[in-house]
Amino acid sequence: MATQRDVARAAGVSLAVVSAVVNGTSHTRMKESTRTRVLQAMRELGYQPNQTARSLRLNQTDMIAMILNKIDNPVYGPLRHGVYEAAAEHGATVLLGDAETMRSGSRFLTRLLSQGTVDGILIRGEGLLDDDVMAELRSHPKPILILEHALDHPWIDVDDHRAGEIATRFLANLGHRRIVFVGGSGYLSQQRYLGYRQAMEAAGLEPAPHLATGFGEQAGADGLRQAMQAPTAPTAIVVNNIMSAVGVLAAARDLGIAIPDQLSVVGIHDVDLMRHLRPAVTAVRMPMYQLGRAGVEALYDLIAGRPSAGGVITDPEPELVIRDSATAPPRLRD
Amino acid sequence: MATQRDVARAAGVSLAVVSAVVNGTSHTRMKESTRTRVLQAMRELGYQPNQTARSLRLNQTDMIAMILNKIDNPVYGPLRHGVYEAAAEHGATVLLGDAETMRSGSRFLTRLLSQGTVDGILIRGEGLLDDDVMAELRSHPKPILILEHALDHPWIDVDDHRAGEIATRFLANLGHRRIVFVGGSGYLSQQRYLGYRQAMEAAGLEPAPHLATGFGEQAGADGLRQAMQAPTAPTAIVVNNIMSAVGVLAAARDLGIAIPDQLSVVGIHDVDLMRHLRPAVTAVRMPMYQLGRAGVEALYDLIAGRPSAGGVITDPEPELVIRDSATAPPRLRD
DNA sequence: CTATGTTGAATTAACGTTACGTCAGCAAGG
DNA sequence: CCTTGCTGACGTAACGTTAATTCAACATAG
Repeated sequence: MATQRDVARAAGVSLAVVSAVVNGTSHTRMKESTRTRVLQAMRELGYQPNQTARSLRLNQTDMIAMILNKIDNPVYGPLRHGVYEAAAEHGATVLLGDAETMRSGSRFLTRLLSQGTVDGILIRGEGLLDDDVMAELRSHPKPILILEHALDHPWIDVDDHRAGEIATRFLANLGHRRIVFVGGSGYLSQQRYLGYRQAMEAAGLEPAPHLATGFGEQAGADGLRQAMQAPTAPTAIVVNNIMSAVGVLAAARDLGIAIPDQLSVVGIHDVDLMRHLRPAVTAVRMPMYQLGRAGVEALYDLIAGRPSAGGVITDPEPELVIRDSATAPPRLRD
Repeated sequence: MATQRDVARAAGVSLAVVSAVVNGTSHTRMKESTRTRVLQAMRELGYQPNQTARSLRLNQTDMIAMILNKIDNPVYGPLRHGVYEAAAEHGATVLLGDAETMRSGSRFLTRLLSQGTVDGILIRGEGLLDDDVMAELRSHPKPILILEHALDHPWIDVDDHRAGEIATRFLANLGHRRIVFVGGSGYLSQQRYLGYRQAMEAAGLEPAPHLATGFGEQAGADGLRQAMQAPTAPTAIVVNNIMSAVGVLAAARDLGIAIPDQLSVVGIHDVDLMRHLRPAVTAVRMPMYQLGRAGVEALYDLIAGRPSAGGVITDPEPELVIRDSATAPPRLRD
């Protein structure tokens, strides 16, 4: 590959001029004709700047890392989109990693920790990283931003509390009185559960205990089965994790429970898949795309040493997307 | 951050010795006591090697890029896994990009093209990259491996033809005579359709034309509706793309068609979601994890200048996962 | 006619690493 | 006693880029 030195030789100028042409530097001036000659030589030689040399010289790689706890979760699609887009606007590329593969001593982690690989790190799923890994990350000289509630780090997140509240209030307004909260574990679902409690109390209803069965399809199925074993079965469910809604639908079918006629379901988070399930699932859409964008902006604030605007994203708010899985409870429809 | 120079000073040795300790080089020898002293100094100073400088010196970044056409497609989960794992075994990290964001002039593409960013590139979804982008990629000095059938590039792929055949033969063996192939577009679905044709002809059945409605949930729904408009409705469907199966199930429900009683469905590719749909979807599992691993191995063959073992992966073969969406046709069950 | 500025460049010192070449000191062999 | 070989290191030139510094040539002002 051609280097700046080759271009300089071909154009009959010095290295400095080529560098100035490449970067549009104002410090080193030149005649327009010289610039043209250099550009011409660059084209002829097929010159491509060497990013590595640039990074070494500038101590900046124009690359940020994003670590997700469960990279396959479709709710992260828009998040990834927002991050990639905002990163591109900062002239940066994204190195994506899965928390599951980030065990201590893993290649990905070593790579992040060795200085000079990335300019900053975004993490979603801090709780899933073990303490060793977090300790190593903390010692990293480059800024780290957590994409969820965090205690001792700059963070930014969507409003999980409000999402739980919105889903629950919707069901309460439909006339449901026995509403349960199903699935989840960890800080995020705790926040959503608190939102659920708040809405229940505001409606003068008795909150049920958190049926924390975990994440994913199976968690939804397990949660529904548990809920149905109660002395008085619920007429509505708030599902902590949207993929758990798939499991709730499956378990309901297996148990002969008709949705929404016998049981209403509202999921937290929304993905395209929900439109295509039968019944289509009513869900609370979270501004994940905006979280991605805002996360990158906040990270670049940290990189630049500016004060970073973290906290809960309240604009836009979580938004209820009404489909077919929730309706008024049976007794009100008789 | 501490550099090798700092470590050398602290340990009272030269730069060369520190480098030798870091890399375990045999060229520069040293006493064990010296080695220990250097390691000690490294620990005390918190030395982390600078990957950028290393890359510049060695002209090798230990980073490979993977470009996927539809990064959100869950069938790519195991592929990604295989790639990340095999890459880690080669001491490399993966830079993941979406073909959709790879328009000409995009940041990600520029980054790949500027020399020195990655040691090689894996691409799945070549057809989705426009000609400009492919031309630019072709001019890249580092090797490129296509993870699907390709004409003028080294490639490796799973056996799509065989998958179409397996799905179709299974339905024919159940006794179905009117089987249609739904969804898809492009080379991959063409291969699967040819497998379908072969199985139909082997069973003495008349192949139906390819109902190419595209990818994803909606494509499945559209395909089913089209198929049902035929003078004699099919009793079974082979769905080109597994996510289209979701759409087929939804459209069937909307049209009042019972699955599997009135219509059997088999999808190509398999994802965990299929277990959790009702009915659970019978599908042909493709060795995507192995494709990922084999792809990385083949890419590293190219990087090392060795002849690369490309072509169709026949071990393991596509495997039928029987669930609840396919059964014998109605007339055979009467 | 000299001092001062401006234009348009060239030279060069880093950035942190790796690997080639060199070399002092010492032991053993002839 | 000289030669050879081995051990244990050191010095240094790159890798390709950027930016600070320097500088020649010429124009303009006093």
